[in-house]
Amino acid sequence: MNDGDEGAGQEPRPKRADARRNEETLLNAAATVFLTSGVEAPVRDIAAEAGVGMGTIYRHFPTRADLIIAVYRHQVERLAESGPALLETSATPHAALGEWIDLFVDFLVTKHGLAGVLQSDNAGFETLHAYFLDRLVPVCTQLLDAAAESGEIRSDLQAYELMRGVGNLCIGADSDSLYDARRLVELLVAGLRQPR
Amino acid sequence: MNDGDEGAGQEPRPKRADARRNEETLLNAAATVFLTSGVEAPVRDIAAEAGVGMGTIYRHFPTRADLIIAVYRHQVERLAESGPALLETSATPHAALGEWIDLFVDFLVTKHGLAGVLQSDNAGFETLHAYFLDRLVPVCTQLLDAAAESGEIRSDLQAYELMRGVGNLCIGADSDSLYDARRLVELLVAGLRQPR
DNA sequence: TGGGCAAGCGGAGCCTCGCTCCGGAAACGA
DNA sequence: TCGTTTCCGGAGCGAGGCTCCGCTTGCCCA
Repeated sequence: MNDGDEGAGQEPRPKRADARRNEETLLNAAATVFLTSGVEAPVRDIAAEAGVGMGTIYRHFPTRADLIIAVYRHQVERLAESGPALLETSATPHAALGEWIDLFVDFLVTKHGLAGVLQSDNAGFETLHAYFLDRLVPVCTQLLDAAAESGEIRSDLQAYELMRGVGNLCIGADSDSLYDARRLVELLVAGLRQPR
Repeated sequence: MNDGDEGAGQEPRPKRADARRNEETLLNAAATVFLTSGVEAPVRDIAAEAGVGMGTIYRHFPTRADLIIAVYRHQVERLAESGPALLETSATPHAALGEWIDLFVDFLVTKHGLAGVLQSDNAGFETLHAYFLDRLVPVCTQLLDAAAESGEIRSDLQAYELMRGVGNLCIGADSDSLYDARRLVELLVAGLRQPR
């Protein structure tokens, strides 16, 4: 509720034009740099790519987490919205859960290093962690509950744990390499099935 | 074979007394610091704890990976040896696999941050990665093969992938928190069962 | 249109951390 | 005791995160 994107309470101030322009520029630059150098790229690089000073980055996005959130917000929102939709269109709730998790894995795997940073216990990423949790755990809970109710899976696992497990499995899975995170996640989800 | 611990080929030189003493001191200091600050603790801290200069650390252990390996070598060896033993004493190969993986998880979870560093793609940790792989993957393969032969589990998963998955699941699981890596690993192993 | 001023900008600079390098100290053999 | 060789310590460099403050610029009002 209150996803105040630009109007929190009473309009504080209209924000200057150059500031808005810079924010836009920064978002694009960050997206570019994240793509090539990963989400842990040096702040200086992002500033350089955007052609602004570092102060500007820190003013708009006090922590790296804020920047990452801003860059990927759209995709996360779409992921969150797809949960209920899948529940409608899929054959069974368990299938819906599986497909949704697939989308989640796709998202993480294509964002170089995001999974790692998400689980990192380094200070400064709690915001990021919290955002993902706030946005996605409820969706996952809904899918999980539906599947549990239909008796397809065991019901003793929290959505938080499942998502964190999936996130962990995606660490270091950059579409190359001998490590296929999707396989492992499949196994994990398979392990959820009721052992009837 | 040739686990040359101190005699590689022809004895090169007897090594000075103070050097040996320092190595011992460093190992203890590192163990202590790893325990309190995790395996990514600043090198300076370890040097301080040991009461030596940083040069001394780097001379004995050129990379952090070397130091970590030295500190945990004993435990890893014991883990490796326990594989065949479990195969003897356990009810079924799949049970043996499960128990061995439990030991692996215990090891990772009690070493603050080790799992994270193991999967990290930062340069400098390949040695560590390689050591764990060399030492443990064959053991895991043996257990996996035995379980596959007995028809208990699917046979399309490499030991490497399994271990990496387990390692990933252990990231950030520091015995506290709402995240119980053991549970997730159990699920993963359960997912391995033949879906007959 | 022009003047005043807060919002905004940029990057020098400080801090931490990894790692190197070399002058000096200490051990060992004769 | 002395020479040689090994070993030690920490100053110092580069990289990266983050801050701070003097300068610039958009905006509003007369």
